[in-house]
Amino acid sequence: MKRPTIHDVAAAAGVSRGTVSRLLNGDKYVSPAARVAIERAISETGYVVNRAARSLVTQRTGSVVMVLSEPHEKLFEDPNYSTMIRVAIRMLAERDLSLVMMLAGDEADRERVVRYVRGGHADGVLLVSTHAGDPLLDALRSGPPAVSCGAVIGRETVIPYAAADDRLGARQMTEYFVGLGRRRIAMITGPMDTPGGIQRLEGFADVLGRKATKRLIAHGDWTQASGERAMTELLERTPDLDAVFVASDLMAAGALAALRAAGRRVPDDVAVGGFDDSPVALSTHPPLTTIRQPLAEMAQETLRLLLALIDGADHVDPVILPTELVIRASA
Amino acid sequence: MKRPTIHDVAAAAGVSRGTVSRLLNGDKYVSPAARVAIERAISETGYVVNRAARSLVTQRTGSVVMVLSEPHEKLFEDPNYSTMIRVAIRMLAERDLSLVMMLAGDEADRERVVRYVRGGHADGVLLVSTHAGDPLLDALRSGPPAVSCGAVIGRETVIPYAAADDRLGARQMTEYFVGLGRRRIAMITGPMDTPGGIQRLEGFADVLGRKATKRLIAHGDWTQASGERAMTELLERTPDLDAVFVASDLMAAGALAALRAAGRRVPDDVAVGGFDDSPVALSTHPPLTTIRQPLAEMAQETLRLLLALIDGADHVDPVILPTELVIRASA
DNA sequence: AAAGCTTCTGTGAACGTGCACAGTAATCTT
DNA sequence: AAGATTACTGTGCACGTTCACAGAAGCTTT
Repeated sequence: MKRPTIHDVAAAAGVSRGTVSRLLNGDKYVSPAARVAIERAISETGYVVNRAARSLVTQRTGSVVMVLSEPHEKLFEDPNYSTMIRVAIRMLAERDLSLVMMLAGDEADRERVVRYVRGGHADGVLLVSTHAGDPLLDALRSGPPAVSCGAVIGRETVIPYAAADDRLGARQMTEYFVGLGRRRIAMITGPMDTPGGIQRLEGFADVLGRKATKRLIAHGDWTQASGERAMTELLERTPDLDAVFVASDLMAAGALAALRAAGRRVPDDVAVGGFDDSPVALSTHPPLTTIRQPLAEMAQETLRLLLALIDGADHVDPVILPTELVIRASA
Repeated sequence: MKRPTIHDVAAAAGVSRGTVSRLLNGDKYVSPAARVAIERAISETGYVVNRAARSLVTQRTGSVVMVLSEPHEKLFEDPNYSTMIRVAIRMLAERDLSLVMMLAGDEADRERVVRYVRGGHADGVLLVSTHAGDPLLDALRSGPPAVSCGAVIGRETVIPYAAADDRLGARQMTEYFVGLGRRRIAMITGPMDTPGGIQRLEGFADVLGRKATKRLIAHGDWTQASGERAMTELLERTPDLDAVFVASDLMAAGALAALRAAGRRVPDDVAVGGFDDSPVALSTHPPLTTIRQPLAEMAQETLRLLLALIDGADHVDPVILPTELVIRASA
């Protein structure tokens, strides 16, 4: 049994294709009589427009592609993705756009994404956790509009984005430690080729100035294991530290394990602060004091930017959203 | 500047559209000379096939839709989704299929999904965490093939699926408790309208038989908060329990908090076992003894089933994969 | 009464592809 | 040598939609 076409609807309603098409596309010139006849015909026949046929003539696809740039192994360790996906689906659905997911973990993936996008298969591109200098950025320069959730600045390409104010968040946590009277405050950063890695360290340094010496800083790669490693390293290097700001909750969970292994009490001996306010912050012991990123708003703003560009805006400004200190038991 | 079409490629290679089309679609009748000429023309022009045009004639869309049936709030609390999404993207990409994401949290969403699928916009449907009796199941009966990750049995509709052997997993944990010499073993189940909720309780009862009394069983809804609540309830009801099997790690994390609040030591006073082996199992204190589900294989098998059906198989058998006991510090 | 709007409708072409079919040349079989 | 098979190529049509255009009918203005 064939699917009904616009012809069938037109025949059932006693009008022509054109009129049905006008109704479907919100054109104003449709008489009330035709309108009700067509609407009845649509529901009777169970007609659904054929997107392929529409695409062919409109040169639009009705879909947006979300590109996840994380290497495969650690994909989705981060709960940000979940929020992003959920918000994207919702906001796109309102505009009758669908969300296509692609990976860009290795070179072959990236090539596939470029082919897909340049092939005109998407009306917009949603970048997530793209690293600075990712070759994808240049490749995507021409083509449909692209935005990023989280800051991203390529070589020459600047992509509009919505992000949390990482630097502010780091300042908030560091100032909180200072206010608690902690004297030797260390930090575990993220990778220094990510905005979060760089800017959270900047905020830390903003507050501590010259006191933020190299001995107090260790680097991780966002994973729990790397947090544990970095904490062990810091304890060896600076045994008398009394606070540590960890650039992500997951790494902070690792740091807590290392502190426990070393026999330090948290927060009595060492205050620990995380970043993200991810679910894991609640299941550590003690629960983590952390910096909340407005994940949902970041996702919403990112989509707002993209939709504006799709609608033809020729320029949009990046959006930077404030973070918030969440005090729990670890500091 | 217009995108090159198959005409342009044909002209550049000095052959006809038909020959280019044959090469593109893997038809064997293409001469070596034509082959190289066309391949060069393709890379020179940067040609990418127009999927909309192809869809129009083949009646295939080149995409598979993944339907997430979780209510919005708690969407993605569960790390299963991440694995599923990642595996799906990978395996579909190999076949040049793309992954479209949709939500089916409320009635409006569900209607949208049905319209989308019945409208012929997907070659296959990937159901995730669909509840028994979901109206979506009946609506999807006709149309492209659908499979589920995790068991799902509707009223009349039976959908092929790949799932972990929940019942076996529950038996493994319960037997482990018995082997440890625990005498009063309680359980916190998941919602009783989900396969995981039902089957994990069945496995528990398989081992304990008549000893699995109502007093030893409490129900949660997979959330951490519900685990805490259920544990508190159990402690009031049966203060002398010495072990508890919790049907998910996240709920187990909640249970641990309740036990700590009640002053019980884990595992000395009460042994705790989780289910899932999710990341949270590592960040609890003590780390959780749990049941590992072969998430990646489940996802792979689910996709294998779907691809087989898309390729025309008229029947596939469900796949049930064994679970594994992972011993850590909580029991 | 003619001309000009406004509101609405139908029609033909075009979008880019795959497929059935017809056709050609070369090779193999009898 | 004639026919049959194999290997390859080109052409016309169909897929279902939107859009530009032409035109009809009713109303208002000149």
